[in-house]
Amino acid sequence: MIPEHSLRLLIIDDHAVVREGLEAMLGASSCFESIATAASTEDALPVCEQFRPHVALLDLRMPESDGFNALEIIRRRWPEIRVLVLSASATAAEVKLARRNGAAGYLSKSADRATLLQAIRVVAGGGAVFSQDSAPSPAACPTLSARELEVLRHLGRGLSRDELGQVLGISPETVKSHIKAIFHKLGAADRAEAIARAYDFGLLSAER
Amino acid sequence: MIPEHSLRLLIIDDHAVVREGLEAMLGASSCFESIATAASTEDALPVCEQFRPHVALLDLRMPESDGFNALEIIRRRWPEIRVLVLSASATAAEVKLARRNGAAGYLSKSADRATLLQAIRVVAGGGAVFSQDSAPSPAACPTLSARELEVLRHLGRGLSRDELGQVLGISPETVKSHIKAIFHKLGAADRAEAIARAYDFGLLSAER
DNA sequence: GCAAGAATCCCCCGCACGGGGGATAGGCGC
DNA sequence: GCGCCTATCCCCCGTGCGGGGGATTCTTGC
Repeated sequence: MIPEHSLRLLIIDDHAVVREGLEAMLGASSCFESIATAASTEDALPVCEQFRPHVALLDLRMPESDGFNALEIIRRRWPEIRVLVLSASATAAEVKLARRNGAAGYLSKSADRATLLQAIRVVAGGGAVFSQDSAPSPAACPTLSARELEVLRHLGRGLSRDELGQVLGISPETVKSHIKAIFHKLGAADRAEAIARAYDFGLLSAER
Repeated sequence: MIPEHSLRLLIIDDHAVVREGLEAMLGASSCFESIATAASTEDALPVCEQFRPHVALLDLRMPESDGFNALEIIRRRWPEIRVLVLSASATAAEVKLARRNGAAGYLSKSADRATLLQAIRVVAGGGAVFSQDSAPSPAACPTLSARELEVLRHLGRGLSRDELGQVLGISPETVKSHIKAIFHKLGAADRAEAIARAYDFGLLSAER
């Protein structure tokens, strides 16, 4: 295990407030060898290459480059970097998806300083931390499969069944099946209601 | 004008990371007499009463209590408190709405430390700061008529043209015309995309 | 007073949509 | 091995959807 005071940490977040804030919080803790920051996925890649962080704090909600995209790229190029996702919300669906995509942990920004430090220590040590605050979703949020979420996102872009089938490389009939399942799980009558409920449940988010 | 070093500041944000981060950033600047924090609207009210901040930094995107709600309550109960809205996104629609509801300023979290400090100084001095980063919405948020917004909301509930006509007491054909106009203004191909874009533009909001 | 926009209503038309009924194959738990 | 879930694919069928044309009133701004 890496000694705590020699940890290299990378903070990836497009909000300067969050970046500087995290830096101030964590830097004062004298736990790290050094801390680097990046405002986007593109900025983060060269930093990963040169700085070789042990742990990367990644904000999922970034404009331009999707956070999940960044997660995938980092996981593939530098499998040794432990990615701790730090997101505004922590719905069951997002936590599950992050976990599947190889994140070492998932923390809500609601987490306090102690929790955050503890989580970084755990993931640096090879462990996993997946907390999900059930606060924002008291009336259980339905769980969509990864495929269904994917279909849902494309529905929000106005794709037809045929277009969706081509994009995903599956038959339009299969797309139809997925959409049917989505309607059933979300209790929606049509695509429009499905999208609306997805936003309400936090399955889709405005800032991305 | 209030001397800079005797400013009392209240930070209202449900994310501990942001709260502590802002506190660390701003506290280190030795510009303030004192800084208080609150994690929700409910928490903020008694603090406003006793602490009497000159400036309140308010996060619009909070679960449970809507940020706009907090803004309205604070403005009514303590009109002397200058509210500086600090939000994840700064779409034209949101900035406009915040301004109308009596905010003294609106900043994106993407703003750096210097901008933030400057903004606090300005609003504390009685000025207004309304920046909207055109990054997330380069093509200004389209303006829907009241009727169109109403139709849009009902679309999100899965209503058909006929049902919508009955609810609004107009002909299904008229509903169709409104929907057509909505698609055109939002650049949407179908209802699903219209709903998604409406959420992205902040015309509809998840936490309401 | 006139142009502009909003809100209301009407026509035709093609097709994508969504509901109903299925089937088959793979993975995971126990 | 058996059940459960997921992902994949297929059929039929009615109709609501959205694109393309219009039209009329009324307010609002200059």
